[in-house]
Amino acid sequence: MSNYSTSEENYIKAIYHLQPEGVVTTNELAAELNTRAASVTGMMKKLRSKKLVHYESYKGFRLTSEGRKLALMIVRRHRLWEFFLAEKLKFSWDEVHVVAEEMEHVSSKKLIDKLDEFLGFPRTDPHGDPIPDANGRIEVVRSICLTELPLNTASTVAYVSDQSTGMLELLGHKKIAIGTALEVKKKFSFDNSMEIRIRQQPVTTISGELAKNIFVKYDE
Amino acid sequence: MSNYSTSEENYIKAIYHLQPEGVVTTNELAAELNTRAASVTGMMKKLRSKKLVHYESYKGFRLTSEGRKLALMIVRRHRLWEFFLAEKLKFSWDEVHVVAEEMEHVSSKKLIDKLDEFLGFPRTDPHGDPIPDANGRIEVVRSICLTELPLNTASTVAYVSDQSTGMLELLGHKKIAIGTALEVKKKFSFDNSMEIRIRQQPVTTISGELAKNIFVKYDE
DNA sequence: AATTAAATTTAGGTTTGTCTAAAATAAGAT
DNA sequence: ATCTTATTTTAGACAAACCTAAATTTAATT
Ligand SMILES: [Mn+2]
Ligand SMILES: [Mn+2]
Ligand SMILES: [Mn+2]
Ligand SMILES: [Mn+2]
Repeated sequence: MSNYSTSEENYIKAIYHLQPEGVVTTNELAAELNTRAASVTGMMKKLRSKKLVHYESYKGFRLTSEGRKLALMIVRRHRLWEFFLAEKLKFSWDEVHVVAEEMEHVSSKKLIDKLDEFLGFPRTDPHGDPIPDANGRIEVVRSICLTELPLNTASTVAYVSDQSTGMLELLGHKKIAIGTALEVKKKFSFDNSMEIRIRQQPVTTISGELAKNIFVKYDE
Repeated sequence: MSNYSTSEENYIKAIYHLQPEGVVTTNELAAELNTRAASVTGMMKKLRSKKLVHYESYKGFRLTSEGRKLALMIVRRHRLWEFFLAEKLKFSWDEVHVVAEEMEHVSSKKLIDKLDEFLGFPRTDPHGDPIPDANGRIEVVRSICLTELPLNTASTVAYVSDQSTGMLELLGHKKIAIGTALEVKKKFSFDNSMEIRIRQQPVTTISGELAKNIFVKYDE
């Protein structure tokens, strides 16, 4: 039944990331994967024959439910390994992705389910992205941008959209991570900078640029 | 410098297992890898050009010191993952190999060294085979066959040469595993069966066939 | 409706790793 | 020394994934 090549899996995952349900175009996918449009067309024919995508010439493609299921399994593997690397092996935030990119293709279902159990069934990866469960169910993370958060409202950092090294460094310095509880005390419209309070600590100022990339959810 | 394909790595590891230092022939390697002699010849030319093997037509091949170093790194990865699977994810003895066969090709050096640390620098894998350290140094396991062990001599199971499922089942039933302390109480020359005592338990009988596959080292 | 530009597909190659069948070589037996 | 056989290498093909360049289709503009 199943058993797909690394390449096929990378294509399926990329389609999922661009559009879990909707239509993706050849050039979009080529850009995402750092490959050429011609290569994408070839692969789409193959994935169509394997019933993983719907595809008609010149009309783009979207995942079949089969394809989406596979994508979710790959995402699951990727994020569980990221969690393992960060939590157990003490890799830093920006290092986990590259390694997980390779590990996600080790295909043993039992391996992944046992890993999940070993890790204590984590809900999100180190970047705050939700981890699909063994059946491919994935939580919809209801998060809003820090710039939208009302003043003096208890919230928790859920997700960071820019996952570059520079971002990591800055967040580390400001002591902000996934799960950090904070509230916004003051906003300055001039430059969109804001003052925030992290737990009981004295307020700090962060730039509008930074705030734009931080997503939080309301505390229950 | 380094970065070898899965196929190249599997060839290098197979050569190492057949002959860490000595000469390996084309057909031997083809048999080991379930491939054809012609494919082996092709790969040997490639590995020669990468200075991983010494190779002259019709004369077989052996690993260069570079090749041996690579082999040891692959063996290191393989056995550390086997240990991880058995120890942390509770895989049984006979399941770990197939999965590790895939995981051994994830190439991050940092990953492996951190994994080693996380696991507490284990000396041997679940089958009793020694794990090379980060510099490729590997312990020479000084073990003798259980059939050679003198009577009433304290010893510890170090290694099992047959690693099949049937063997695992039998060993499980007899409560024998790597690290089990035992001594031989009586040998019967008629069928080479023997009575052994595991720690304080009552003696059990094992067949000559089984004893032949168990290797022990003297307790210090 | 005709022209042009952008997106996509097709055509034709390359690389890696595999295979089968044929040719070449080495080594043992007469 | 020649024959025979087993081993190894070469030759030629194939599949998977990729590439570039050319052709085609779609969509937007005059
Ligand atoms: Mn990947
Ligand atoms: Mn992630
Ligand atoms: Mn392998
Ligand atoms: Mn082993």
